[in-house]
Amino acid sequence: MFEAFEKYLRQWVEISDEEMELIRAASVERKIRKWQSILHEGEVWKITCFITTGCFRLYRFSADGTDHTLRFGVENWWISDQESYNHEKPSEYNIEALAASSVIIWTKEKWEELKEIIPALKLFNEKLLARGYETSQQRIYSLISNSAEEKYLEFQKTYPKVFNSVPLHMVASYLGISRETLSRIRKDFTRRD
Amino acid sequence: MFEAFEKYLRQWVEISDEEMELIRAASVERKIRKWQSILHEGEVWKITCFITTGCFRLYRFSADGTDHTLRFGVENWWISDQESYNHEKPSEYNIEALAASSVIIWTKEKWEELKEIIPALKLFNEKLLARGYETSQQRIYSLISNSAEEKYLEFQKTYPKVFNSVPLHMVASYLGISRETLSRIRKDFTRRD
DNA sequence: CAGAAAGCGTGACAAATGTCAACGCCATTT
DNA sequence: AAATGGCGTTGACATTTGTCACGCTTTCTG
Repeated sequence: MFEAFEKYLRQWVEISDEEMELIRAASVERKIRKWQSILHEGEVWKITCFITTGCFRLYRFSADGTDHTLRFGVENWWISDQESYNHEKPSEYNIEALAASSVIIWTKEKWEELKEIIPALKLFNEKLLARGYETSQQRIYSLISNSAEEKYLEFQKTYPKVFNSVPLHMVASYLGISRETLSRIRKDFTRRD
Repeated sequence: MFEAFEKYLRQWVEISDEEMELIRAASVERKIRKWQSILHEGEVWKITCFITTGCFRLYRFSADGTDHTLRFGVENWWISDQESYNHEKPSEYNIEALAASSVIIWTKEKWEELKEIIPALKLFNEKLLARGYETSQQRIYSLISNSAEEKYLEFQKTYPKVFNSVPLHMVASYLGISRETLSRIRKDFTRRD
């Protein structure tokens, strides 16, 4: 399981075998059952978590009790609540597994230490954050400029893997539209093929 | 003008006088006229830019020719296209001054060099990016979960300074609603006071 | 295996929001 | 002072999207 992570990480930065061994030694592998939550609203997110298999979502409840999906995570992605992690404050979000999953985990303490010891890992972390920021920008642009149908098509095209592995009503909550609207858009679209 | 920046930066990290002098020596102060563009679609964003006075917006045209405001920048904020800066690729955005403004500018080359020389500046830059990411998350949540009226109220409350210094139709394009809808929401709201 | 729950689709209707056109106000220009 | 153009407002109407209700199918779960 760690091998997949090694391969992933080395696509981003150069890491020596010794360094990789340090990273491995500090990690813990864990299986997560379907529907299991790994972050509950009110808790502080104190780990760094890499998904080797399976699927997660980060979501939040609004005042009226409906839930809104901020982000999905699938194979070879990371899942976290950065705000809670950075400021060590209670999270307003929840993270749950949408399928039986495997993750690699580092405690915040160890991960921060590894970043100090291994410059390449720090660099990687910076690249990851930068990419996350860019992705957010693109999503914001999509949300303010696209119709429901356009958002649907773009999501399907940009994240086909995610699209095919999560329930439709969660995609709807990710796009900020109702599940019925999404269902109808999809019908129109498949009929046109 | 640089004094204001000094004060701002020292609220975030500790910088010695010598270090600050290095930062100052590498900087250029510039006045920007109202409506002047400092980034045009297709150009690469190669500077780091701090706003001392005035107001800017980052926007983009969609296929139908309408423009969408990604972000505003006012006093003591930064304005940039991170994606273009990071990857040195042609920007899809424009940045224009909404009022006569003053900025402090560093070339990418010098800014990157300063970050290497001054650890505190690198740390500051990381904090800034982290905060930007968190802000994006919150905006995404707002966009997928709030009605037009809620988005309006939240924006007004969170960024009163911005709200009061930019044209209404740009606020509308920032919130992803039409200017007419924004105008009506505002009317309803002021009548209730 | 049976019952329950979740997921998805769909019709009818309601509500929110967008579009188009016209108008007035105000700042700036001529 | 008149003309202009940008900005915001407003009415009428169209379109999009949401809500509610229901039913069918699949997937859990005891």
